[in-house]
Amino acid sequence: MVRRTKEESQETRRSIIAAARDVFYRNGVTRTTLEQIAAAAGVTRGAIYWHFTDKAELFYAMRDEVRLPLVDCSDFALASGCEGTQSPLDPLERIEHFLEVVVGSVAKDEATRRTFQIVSFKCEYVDEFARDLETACSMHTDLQAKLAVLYRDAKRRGLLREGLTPARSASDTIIFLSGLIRIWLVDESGSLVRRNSRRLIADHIEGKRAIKRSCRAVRSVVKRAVNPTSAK
Amino acid sequence: MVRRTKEESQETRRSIIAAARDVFYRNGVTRTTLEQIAAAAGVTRGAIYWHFTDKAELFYAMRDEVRLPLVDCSDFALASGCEGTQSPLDPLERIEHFLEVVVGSVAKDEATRRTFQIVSFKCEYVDEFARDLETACSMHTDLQAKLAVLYRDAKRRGLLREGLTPARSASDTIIFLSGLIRIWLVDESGSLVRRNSRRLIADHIEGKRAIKRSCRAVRSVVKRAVNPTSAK
DNA sequence: GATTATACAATCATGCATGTATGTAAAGTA
DNA sequence: TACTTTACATACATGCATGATTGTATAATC
Repeated sequence: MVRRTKEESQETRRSIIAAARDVFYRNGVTRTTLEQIAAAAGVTRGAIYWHFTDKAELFYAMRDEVRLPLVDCSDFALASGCEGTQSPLDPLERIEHFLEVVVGSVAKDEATRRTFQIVSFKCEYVDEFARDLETACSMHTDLQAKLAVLYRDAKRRGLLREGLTPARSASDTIIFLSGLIRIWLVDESGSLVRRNSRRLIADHIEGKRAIKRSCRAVRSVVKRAVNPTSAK
Repeated sequence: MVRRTKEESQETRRSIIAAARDVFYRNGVTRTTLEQIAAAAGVTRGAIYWHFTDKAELFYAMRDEVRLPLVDCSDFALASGCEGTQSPLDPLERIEHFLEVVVGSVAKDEATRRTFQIVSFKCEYVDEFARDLETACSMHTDLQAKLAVLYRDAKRRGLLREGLTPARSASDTIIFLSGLIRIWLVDESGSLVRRNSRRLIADHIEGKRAIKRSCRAVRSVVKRAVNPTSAK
């Protein structure tokens, strides 16, 4: 019952990670013992120490298992348009799509959701983990820059509402995403945001858009009543 | 060096709480030992066990020392207008003022800021602490209801932008506040939001407002070119 | 002024998580 | 077939946080 083949060994490794995610979620990262993870995975602590040097490395492996694919797919969503659609999206629609992709991945995949709940509410960012807060902050800065590019493009096209700057709009979207995911995760009942996340995202983007329907209606009135040039 | 007067005893208690806040921030709640807190407060563990039954009670005392005053003052800001001002604020201005009060209290008071950083990034919500997430969620629901009342009032007065519902606007503001504080806390450099929090708050509220300047300009054109009724 | 309750300090016993060291059976290799 | 390496399991030593107990000097009370 020892010396599995390499494939079986990798399966053991994955089962350890899955067990770690479960126990981390229930007991918190600090309070979980490797013994508990081993028991949940059906192995002994020796197996864990074989695959990972310590609990921190196991934690990072568990987190990156869902984070790396997510940043890839969200970056893709931000850079390109909607995958299945041939019609190119305008910058604001791209941001909206990006937000939906991120929230959707948390909503659909349980491992992703659990991992987010762990890193949000079941983890203490001290000592070596304190660096993670800094990297999270620099990731925010990076994302802010990428969003600002899109908002700047939107402004050039006249899509951005008057009075908004691309930089502040990008910060606001980061704030929105951060808050949305946080409330989404904490609100198990779903009454606050889970059921309306699409509408909330749409509202957020709509609030950035220059021309509202009410204005559009007014404009059409202007167009018809006055002349085409005054409407522009 | 023992048996201080009651006042001195209360001062010892406060110094223990202050020391706990420092050490909780540095080491995280789980990893801090009562010995460390005692050393930081200049007492022994016996003193801590005298004032608090265990670490959990000390933690709650530390948290409530800043949270209870904050919810009081934010509730007041939400219910009434600006304190020093006699001019009544409209519903959206009240919400804006409320957001500024909350963010301002975190920005100004170091104890408040540290406490928020602890409960956000240096605490694991498991076991008995798991209830705190539920209470935080119900506090969100309460706040959402209060904000919805104000947004509903705004809608009655025609201040709310077309296409927005009071309920979703309230959820959006909670999302905004949650995200703003989170980013504010994590971004020590302040480049992302700390320097622009007032503008970001103003933008958030402005995005809820029915009449933009651009629309107003169009409306004035309509008023002058067509007739007063078509502008309404 | 004697007694009692208070506000801690100091010591001790227990349990438990960690890391490491060793054992071992199967798979790979020659 | 001999041996080596892999992939774990088992056992052990260490440290350390907790909680309880005991000690004690002072304030409060009478």
